[in-house]
Amino acid sequence: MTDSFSNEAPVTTASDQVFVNMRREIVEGTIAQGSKISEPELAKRYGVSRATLREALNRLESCYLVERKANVGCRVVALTAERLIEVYQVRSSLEGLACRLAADNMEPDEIKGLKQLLNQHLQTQRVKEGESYYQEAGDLDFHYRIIKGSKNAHLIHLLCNDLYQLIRMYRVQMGMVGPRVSKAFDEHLAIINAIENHDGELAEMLMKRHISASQANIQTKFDLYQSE
Amino acid sequence: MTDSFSNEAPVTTASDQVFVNMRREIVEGTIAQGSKISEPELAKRYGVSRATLREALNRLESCYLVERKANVGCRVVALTAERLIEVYQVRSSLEGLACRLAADNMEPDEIKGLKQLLNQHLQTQRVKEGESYYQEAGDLDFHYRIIKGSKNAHLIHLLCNDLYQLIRMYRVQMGMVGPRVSKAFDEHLAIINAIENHDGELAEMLMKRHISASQANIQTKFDLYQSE
DNA sequence: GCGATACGAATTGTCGACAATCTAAAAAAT
DNA sequence: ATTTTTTAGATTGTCGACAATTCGTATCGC
Repeated sequence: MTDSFSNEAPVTTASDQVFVNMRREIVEGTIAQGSKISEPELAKRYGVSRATLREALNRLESCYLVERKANVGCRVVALTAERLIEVYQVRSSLEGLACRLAADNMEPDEIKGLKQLLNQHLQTQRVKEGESYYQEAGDLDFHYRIIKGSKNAHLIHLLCNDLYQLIRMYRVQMGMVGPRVSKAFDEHLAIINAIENHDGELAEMLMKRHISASQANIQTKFDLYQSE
Repeated sequence: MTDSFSNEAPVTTASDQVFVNMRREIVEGTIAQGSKISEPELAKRYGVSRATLREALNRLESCYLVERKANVGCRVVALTAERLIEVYQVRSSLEGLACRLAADNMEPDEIKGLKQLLNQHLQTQRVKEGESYYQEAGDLDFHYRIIKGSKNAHLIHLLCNDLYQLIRMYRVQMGMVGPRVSKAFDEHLAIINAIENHDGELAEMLMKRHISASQANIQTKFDLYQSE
């Protein structure tokens, strides 16, 4: 999947490229969750020096994809049920806030664009039932636009740059593809309406509920995999 | 001020020391807000190589104390009124969540310790009216304990390791010393009672209100300095 | 046989130097 | 005089090598 929803500055430096590549591989599971990261090995694999790789590792740590211990090393984050709950508690709170702020701060044309996205989303869903690609990207885009609509730079950074990669990692590796689409569509619609009416309180509540439903959905898959 | 409220792993490596030192200097204003950071200069000043210093800079960026642009460099974060609002919106949301969780998850002895802290806080306040040191540290300790009481590791990290340094930076550099003590005391007491009664909803609301009051207080000072 | 200790290989932390990029002052052109 | 181009300086990004620490293994003692 191409990072069409890019928020970050264009990739220029070598450590940037390594960072973006490793991030994708971790999120998609190419680099296994919980696995230890060998600096010399990965440096060779990406064709850069260890200094460059370490720079990338630092950035990955900032967005919670790897954990580091002094004099011991790095490991990829482990996807546990406990952490899923913790992360979603935080996400629910922050994205609820973002949605409330968006109800006050989103421009009319931004709201209009959001509605168009949802329509487009609906049609795509009708045409290609099984196709999960667009669904995932579309859902992400929806959330991203609302978050940015909050106009709170700190909040945007926290959610889009840091937290969302970890959330994607759970969704991708739990195989969250294509389910819950019709239901999610209705929920998205209700949220847009609340934003359009500048009803921040309702928008926040709906978003929190929407995210809770998403969490419950992932949790189900999780328990499934766990009991195997 | 000694970091008695330490959450982080003990300082072992050289870049750790530089990180902790720079963090203190930035928070206290020894390194001016908004100022550009020269890597060669600071490396010499701390007696370490640039690689070590850059490691520390990365960590400082993670807790929002410096901002970095590729091929340009680092500058210390600038304390603007807009950012204050943004940060406090996030803080209010997250610490409200923490307080709600704490109402469910804090152990009886933790609650007991919190009450003792508050009593101690009250006495210290009576004895030394002008003394701001204990007040600041005490308030911090109060909030830290509740956050940890949430038992949500991700939330704890987000607040204690990342966000709080920036919040302290505003408080210290805006000269938030010793005001609002008696009022804050009552608010703290009400929060503890709600937690003790396991009333998460009320605890969250009270904490959010408490933080809003704190924000308004800082904002006042800010507008004062701004209009000079 | 079991535990503690000592050793060695491997990994991480740190350093100094070189290459790529940006910034700002000086020179050239209109 | 103003704008553009050039150029020199400084700063950041990257590299390979060395030092310090950790971890697994083997040896020693009981």
